[in-house]
Amino acid sequence: MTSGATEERRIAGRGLDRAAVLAAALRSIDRNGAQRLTMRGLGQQLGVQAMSLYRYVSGREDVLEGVVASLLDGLVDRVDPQLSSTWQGYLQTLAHTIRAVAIDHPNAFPLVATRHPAAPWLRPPLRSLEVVDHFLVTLGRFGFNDDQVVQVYRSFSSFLLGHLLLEASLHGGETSPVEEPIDEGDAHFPSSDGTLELPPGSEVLRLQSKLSEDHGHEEFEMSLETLLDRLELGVTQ
Amino acid sequence: MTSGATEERRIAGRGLDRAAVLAAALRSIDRNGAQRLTMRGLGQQLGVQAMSLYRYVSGREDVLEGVVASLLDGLVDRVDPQLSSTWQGYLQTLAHTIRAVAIDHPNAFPLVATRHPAAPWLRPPLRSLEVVDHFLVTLGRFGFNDDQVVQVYRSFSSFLLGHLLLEASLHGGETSPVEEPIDEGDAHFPSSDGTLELPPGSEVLRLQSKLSEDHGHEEFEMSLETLLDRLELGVTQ
DNA sequence: ACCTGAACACCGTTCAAGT
DNA sequence: ACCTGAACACCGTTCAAGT
Repeated sequence: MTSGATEERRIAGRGLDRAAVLAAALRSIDRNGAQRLTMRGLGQQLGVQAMSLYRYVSGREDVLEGVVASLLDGLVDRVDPQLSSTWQGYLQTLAHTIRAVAIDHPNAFPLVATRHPAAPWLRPPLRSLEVVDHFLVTLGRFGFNDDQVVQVYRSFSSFLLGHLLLEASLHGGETSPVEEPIDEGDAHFPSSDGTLELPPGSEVLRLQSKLSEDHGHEEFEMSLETLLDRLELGVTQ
Repeated sequence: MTSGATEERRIAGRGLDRAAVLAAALRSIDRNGAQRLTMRGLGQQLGVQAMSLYRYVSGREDVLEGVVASLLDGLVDRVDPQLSSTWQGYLQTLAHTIRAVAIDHPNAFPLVATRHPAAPWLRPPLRSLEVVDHFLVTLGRFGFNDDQVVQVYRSFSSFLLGHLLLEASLHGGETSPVEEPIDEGDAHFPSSDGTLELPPGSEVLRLQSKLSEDHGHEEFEMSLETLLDRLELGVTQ
């Protein structure tokens, strides 16, 4: 071990920087959800007092925004270049890449999906200038004109948002505190084990098991195919 | 004024009850967003101390869940019975009824869309036993079999979630505090007036005005038509 | 340069006490 | 029955002070 290396480590202190703070925040959100992320807890997780974090982030809001950015960062480098030789293939690999984020971070994805977009042209879940620009440029190269590019961008983002947020909210939710609403006649009745008690004879009760099946993957693939088919018609007609 | 009426008013006290608390909470969320809803502020709005609210709600979480329920409450009575004579018409009027909720309460709709569903068969934004049951029963009456009903339910909810949350997040957002992230080279650059500064030459910059147009209504109508067409094919084939 | 102690102005929630 | 004062255990954030 050279004294240079030691020096380097000592200069770096605990090695704390913005990326490390955001990484720790993401881990915490993955475990407990964004609601339970506190600056004090985040500091503790990094072996430091909460106040130290303000050297790297401007506050809790900046942490959350930074986590969103870190999830989308470098996303365009993860799309499959092989598949990107057609616009259909590009949209497919891009969709799958973003879906991977939602599946890997179901508790963080709602942030990507619902935080107020910084600009109207940053439609969730494509909340990244880098991603949106790549999208627009790529479709333009495939021969879409401006109106078509924008139209595809709109349908594509709505499609992703609906499917991925739904999938994330079914997967996520972790150990949510079982809350008993105060009894008020017509409310639904969460029973003591946290599951909803269904009124006898209701259609939901009869179809309960079928409704509870998880077909996230097939649903996504089928709807993506349908979207591409529809776009294809819109382009060639 | 009879002494009976006075008595009645006095017995009712400030007329506080669960519905009044939830209504005040919704008004507050409409103005300031759910994040800024506090029990203390809610009490103040009702002329009462925060602790008094705990007589009607079990806590802040219960308030938020109650607001969601109140938004969806009685929704099935607001669908147009004329249009409900065909399943296509039913899905259309139901979709429009739910869209009205999203448009009227853009700051509250993210709650409907993203709070962890109480059960896997309560897919956001259809987070209400009443609505889902009505949906399943009605489609069954129109001749869909169990598998078809469930499939339609899945596509319909994904469609609504994607379009309405996107529309709500563009409309909502109110007076968000302008947050400056700490400078870190590769981040995007929010300029002093809160708008994002676009890199020169980027495709987003060139298409900025087209991307910023609001076509929420047409988009919704067109995608709804497309969905219905697709379902029609799935049913008759 | 990096971290912290102390402090400020808040939170949600409980509970015994008031009327 | 309905409301509250006081208290507890937290928050995010600032800033002067330490090393």
